[in-house]
Amino acid sequence: MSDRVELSPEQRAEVERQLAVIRRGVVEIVPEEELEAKVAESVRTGRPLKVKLGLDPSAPDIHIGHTVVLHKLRQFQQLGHEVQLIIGDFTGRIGDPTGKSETRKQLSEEDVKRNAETYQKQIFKILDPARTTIHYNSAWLAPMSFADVVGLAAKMTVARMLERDDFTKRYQSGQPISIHEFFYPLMQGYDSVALESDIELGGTDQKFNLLMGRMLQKEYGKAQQAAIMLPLLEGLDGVNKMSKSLGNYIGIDEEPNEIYGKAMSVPDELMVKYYELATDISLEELEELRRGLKDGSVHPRDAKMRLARTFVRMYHGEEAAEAAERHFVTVFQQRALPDDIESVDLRLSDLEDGTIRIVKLLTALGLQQSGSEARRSVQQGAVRVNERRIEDPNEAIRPQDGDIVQVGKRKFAKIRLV
RNA sequence: GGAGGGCUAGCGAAGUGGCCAAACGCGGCAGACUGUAAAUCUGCUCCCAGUCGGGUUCGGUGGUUCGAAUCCAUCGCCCUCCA
Repeated sequence: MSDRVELSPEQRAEVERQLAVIRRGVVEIVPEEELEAKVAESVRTGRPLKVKLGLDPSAPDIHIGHTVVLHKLRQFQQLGHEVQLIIGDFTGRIGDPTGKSETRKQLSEEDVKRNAETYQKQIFKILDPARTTIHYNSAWLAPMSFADVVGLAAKMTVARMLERDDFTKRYQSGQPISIHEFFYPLMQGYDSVALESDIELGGTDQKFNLLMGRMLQKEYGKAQQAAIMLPLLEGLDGVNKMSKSLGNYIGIDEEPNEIYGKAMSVPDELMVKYYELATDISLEELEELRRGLKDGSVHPRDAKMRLARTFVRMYHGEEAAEAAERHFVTVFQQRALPDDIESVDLRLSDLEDGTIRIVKLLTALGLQQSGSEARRSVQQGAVRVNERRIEDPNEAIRPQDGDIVQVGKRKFAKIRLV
């Protein structure tokens, strides 16, 4: 790149600094040299780079898995660049592209709006609003005529489309692929054309779509974006990628105790990856931790507790983090009762002569869904009243105000007679 | 337009007239253990029921039969192949 020679030594150092930050945790950059040139150009001219991220408006609950990309965006912002968030409202209104047979839910305009607001509230726990612009892709996709659409489609071939991994798999295994699904990559790619993005971020599974943006930008005579791919974070099961539908996620909007507890159920092997991709701890701290775990000087449990604390701290603050840890220690390590047990109303009319059978009590308090379930729990020794284990499902209890009823390790209720 | 395959509990998947509330796996819940809601092991996992027993399930409806998830008819939905 000839423009390199124009950089002063300070500027060159700045470029190197930025690249070091950008590369951290990244799986792949395509193409690497172009990204370097873009950063160099930005440093030389002082023009911030436009970094794009597309969001699907159908599932507004952000979880730790999503934050991998968000943290990277945050780093770009700290380097002085700008983030373009695209709410895929147009895409969302047409329907879900994934081949799963689920009936596709079409989102109304209000749905999209509501989801987008929820999104923003959560996203700005990580991103800097001052360096973020939000775009709705219906702004440029909705006005396109059929001729425009055909023109867009003409820039792609079926063969190339089928190169995409999941299309290949589905095609070979005889799974259906609707024509309109071919349009999703095109639409996402066209977003980059419309916004003239310099860089687009995504998980490794987004490679095809990110490259589509590059290709279309070229076709439309624009500068081509660089694509940065980040690893996918496995969920709590340690196998599948974190996703809401699989239920193996930690939502950043969840209650502190919930976040803490879920973090504690992260498989040991994944701990470091979680630290690396989803927390804001420094690279030095990360290295230290890695070493400690390896040579045995750091106890895995302590490392995991710190991870849990870090998550709660990032989304609820230091105080909440400490409270969540105390809660966890008393309830799960010491098997003691937590100090914040919820009071549940028990109607006197449910009692007979002041007593109620344990099975009925559990369902009346909402601790169990059905009588059968309650019966099972009792038989398995999971039920305690005022810390006394109940073993007979037919045992009659004489409930008093303030009695503590417990099922398993996680469900508690304090009786309030009404 | 033609030919064929399928629809079973939260999911995947066996079962093709009674021994089927329905194998098995996953998931979920509980217990034990512990370093944690990790790992491992064990049990439970349709509903009602003072534990006997009863009720409702196998895409929908209607039949055949002493008896149907299993057979027949019909409707719906999904998929594949040929054109």
